[in-house]
Amino acid sequence: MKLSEFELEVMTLFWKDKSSTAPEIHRKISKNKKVTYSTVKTIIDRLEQKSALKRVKNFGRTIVYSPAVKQEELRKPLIKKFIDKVFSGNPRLLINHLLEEDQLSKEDIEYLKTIINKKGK
Amino acid sequence: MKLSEFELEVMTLFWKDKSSTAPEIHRKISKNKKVTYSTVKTIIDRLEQKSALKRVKNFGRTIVYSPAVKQEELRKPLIKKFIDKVFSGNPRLLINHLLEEDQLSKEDIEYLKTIINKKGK
DNA sequence: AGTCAATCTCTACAATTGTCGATGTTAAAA
DNA sequence: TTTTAACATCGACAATTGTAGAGATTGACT
Repeated sequence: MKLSEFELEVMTLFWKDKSSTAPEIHRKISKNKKVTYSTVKTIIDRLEQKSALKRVKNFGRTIVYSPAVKQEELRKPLIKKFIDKVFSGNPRLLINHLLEEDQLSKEDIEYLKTIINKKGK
Repeated sequence: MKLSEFELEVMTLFWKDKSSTAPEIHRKISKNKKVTYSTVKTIIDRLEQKSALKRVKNFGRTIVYSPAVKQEELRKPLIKKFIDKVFSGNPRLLINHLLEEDQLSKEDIEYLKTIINKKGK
């Protein structure tokens, strides 16, 4: 399954909330950028067509959708593709970048230390 | 600067080799997937238009191109966008994924241990 | 010098993507 | 029960993207 940028953004919201409605998603997205309800609904329609979302019930005439695919399902290939494209296929470069470019907070680094040590033995 | 999937793939090859020609890039890409020379050249033309590549000289009538932007310039925003879209903005999840899903080799993990410890203190 | 194979240039086109308006429909408010 | 505000449906459109063929040009070989 191939999702566009915007489609993925919308799916992320659905994954977070388990299920939601078009108006609700529109409200959330509107906080960051200005798009009309129509635009958001179109994306949701396309996600339904791609079988990434399914209708689960209605509140009145408002449709409630849920993810029909798991976030994890899509992640793995996306990570690989990302590393291939942006880091020439070398995950080490990604890690380096995360550590060097202050993308990680102190807590993230502590966390990383913990799991890396558990992992290593 | 916004590059498409394919454009980024081509740029990656140019970054790796510092400079190259359309036929050469075509040969390399052909190893993985079947695309015509025309297609590859079109992508290169578009990269030139976007000022991501520049012509540096000619071998006979074959044009030699070089990157006009640095890979690092494009990475940072891409990483952020990637984490936002695929990991709901939480870099920890990415790290987790890298460690859990066997995306990293033993050596990668050793390497990571080294730098993480240097980093922490 | 003439031919040819490689390369460039130009043009095209379908699919995807982001974007939205117009129009239908109905739950809920008056 | 009539009105109306929310939602849904449908269709549209321009920009981007992946894809490639046609035709021009030229370096290299005979």
